[in-house]
Amino acid sequence: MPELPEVETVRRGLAPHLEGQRITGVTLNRPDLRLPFPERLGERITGAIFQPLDRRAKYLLAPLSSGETLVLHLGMSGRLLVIHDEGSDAPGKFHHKVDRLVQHDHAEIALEGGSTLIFNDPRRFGFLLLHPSERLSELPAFAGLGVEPLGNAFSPASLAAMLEGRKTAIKLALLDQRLIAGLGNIYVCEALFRARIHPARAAGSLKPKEIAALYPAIRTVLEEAIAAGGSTLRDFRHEDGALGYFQHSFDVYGREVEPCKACGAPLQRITQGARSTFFCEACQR
DNA sequence: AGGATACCCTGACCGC
DNA sequence: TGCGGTCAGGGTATCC
Repeated sequence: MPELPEVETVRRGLAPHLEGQRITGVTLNRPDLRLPFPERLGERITGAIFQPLDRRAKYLLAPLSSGETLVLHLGMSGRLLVIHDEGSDAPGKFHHKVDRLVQHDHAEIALEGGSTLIFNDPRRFGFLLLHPSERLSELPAFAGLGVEPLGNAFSPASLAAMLEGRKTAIKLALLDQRLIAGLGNIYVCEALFRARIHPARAAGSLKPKEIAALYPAIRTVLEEAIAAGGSTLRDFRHEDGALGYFQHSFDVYGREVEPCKACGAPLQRITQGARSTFFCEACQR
């Protein structure tokens, strides 16, 4: 499931294939994903050139020379891939329309060089927006979005400030996009394990020492995942949908009952905010 | 206001 | 083998 590190990996992987490329056409295979596709999307982006890609939290931003920005969210199952159609001048060569599964290919953006960017999303929790680049903060999805956990504004002091006085569980506070933008269930579990903090603790009860441990845990968990993702980037032309997903091993996530790698005790699973939390009862206090 | 819950959706998985 | 039930979860809406 794409969280911030996966989206960042997608951004880095897509960049060389999109930046500087002109859009020649758009095909939508259904009217909506989680949200309706933008009005007159094809008309508005055809002819525009992709500028350097950006990311905000789990949103991938693709500014266009037209002055508008494509905003993509991958939801739970969204994938972006670039297919290169060898075309009629290369008979018998790889041709994506016959070589790959096209089910759930909801949006296709054709590029001048013969490539096509495809948004595939079986569960359709993702969405695609188009908005003037200078006014992205107007988007409902961006209003009230918290600090970037890998940005300069995120510090032990700002973490302490956002947790102070909060009675909600630390796990839920870290998932709150209004506080920190981009953390998801997996990396919150992992960060709390590294910091040895029990996920059910009241956010405001964390002591300075614990905040001092949690802050680098959040950053390093994300940075290591991005590094792991980067190492999996391959040539999109012969990659079928692997973009945005990569093999990454977790210390606690999805490992209920397995022994804790630190102490050997069986890991626990509890439910918080209708979502699974994995942790070690012995190590996390 | 802020916390809790329901909902969207399909594929994977499990038990029978 | 097939079938029904359950679960996964980010963001949003709605409730209390």
